[in-house]
Amino acid sequence: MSHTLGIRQAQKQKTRQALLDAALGLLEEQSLSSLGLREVTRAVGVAPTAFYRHFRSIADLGVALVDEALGSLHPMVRTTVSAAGDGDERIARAIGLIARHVQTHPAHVRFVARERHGGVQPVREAIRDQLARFAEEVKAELAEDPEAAGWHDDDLLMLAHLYVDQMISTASLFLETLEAPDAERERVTQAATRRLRLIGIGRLHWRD
Amino acid sequence: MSHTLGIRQAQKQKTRQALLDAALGLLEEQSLSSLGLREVTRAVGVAPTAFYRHFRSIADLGVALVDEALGSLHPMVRTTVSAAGDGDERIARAIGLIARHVQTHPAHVRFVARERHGGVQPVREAIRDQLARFAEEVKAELAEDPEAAGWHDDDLLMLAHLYVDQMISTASLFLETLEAPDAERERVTQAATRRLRLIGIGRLHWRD
DNA sequence: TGTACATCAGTGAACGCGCGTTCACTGATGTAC
DNA sequence: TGTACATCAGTGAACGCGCGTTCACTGATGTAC
Repeated sequence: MSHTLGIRQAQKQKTRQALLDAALGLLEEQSLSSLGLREVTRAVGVAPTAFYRHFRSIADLGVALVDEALGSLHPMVRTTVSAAGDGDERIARAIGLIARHVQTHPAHVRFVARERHGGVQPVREAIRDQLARFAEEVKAELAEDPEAAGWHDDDLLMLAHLYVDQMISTASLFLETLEAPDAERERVTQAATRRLRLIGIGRLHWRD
Repeated sequence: MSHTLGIRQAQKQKTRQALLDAALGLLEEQSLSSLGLREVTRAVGVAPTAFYRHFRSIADLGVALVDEALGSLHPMVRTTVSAAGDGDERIARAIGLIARHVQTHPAHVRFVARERHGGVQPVREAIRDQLARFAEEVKAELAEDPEAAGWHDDDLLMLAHLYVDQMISTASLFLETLEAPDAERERVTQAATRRLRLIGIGRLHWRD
């Protein structure tokens, strides 16, 4: 038995989403800690006071943006990391995923990269928690791998964090090539591939 | 023949430095893009208009902070990377250097981590340029190493960037342990050591 | 189905406040003779 | 060394403006009967 939202609830959701979208747009050229509530409502076309029907503060909206940006990414990461294939295939697939995600969601990627170390504590914490979840998930996938035999849990988690860091670093590099010619993107792809390859080699020879 | 600064010049320098110091302090809890000119002058105890005698804008002050934070670090990095010793000794020395630098200059480190992807373009560019210089310097040191025989220039630069990224990532982790018990710092040291060790192993077996 | 009342998303006026920037200024420091 | 003028770091008043937040409100939607 499916439940349709009432007209009122549906309209409220729509306004809330419009606020999130507008904020994300405005954040391409500034940080969350300088984003104004009136700026956001003006961009949406509602009264400033309407903001409070949806969020307590800009920081609160920021935390919602973190969920939007990273929350839905977990299944994608899991399947990408766990998929079969030899090392180079998996590397190419992971980098392809990142490149595509940056193309389709540049503002979300920029937001996370910017606010990860930004000036708004609750948002930093929300991002840190999400990234820790990614690392745990990557670790779980790595543990499935026969190559993981004999690895300590600590070392697997260290490796998982290293991979997560690389993903973000790579996404950030792709971001800078958004308006550049294809050749630039190709260079980033090459550099990221070699980084992951080197880490993979380190992994193969770890403790032997 | 040494040249003493005139009284006027000396006082001007002092005020300029006070503005930089005050800004750095205020930036512990916010981003550059929300830092106010009046906020900075108030913290120093000068009139708002005095600001313009030293900087065109807050962005301009930010670029000066980048130079202060990273400019003097080049010699330290060079000597640390080039110093003798086996792999583990060099890793321990590099991580010790980072830990000490974070302890003595936490605000500078936070500033760079925060504004590297922050909302102020000229500052982002200044940081990117400094980090590229570090990568070039690390690459030059790596090239001296006998292990570098047979490496392509591209691959050396990739490796250098990987090391620079690791330094920043490690510094950022140490930053979060500033008010934590020693055990936390020890955990970060361990994790960073293992990361560098894994990269070192990857380097040893690169293309063989 | 129709009616009477409750809910609540969004409004619009008002507030006090701090902002960045301008301008003419002051008075200590620097310089030319 | 002393004097007369130039420089210029820092001042303080003034400006127009946008900010976050409060409040009582409106009117469409929801609900009970």
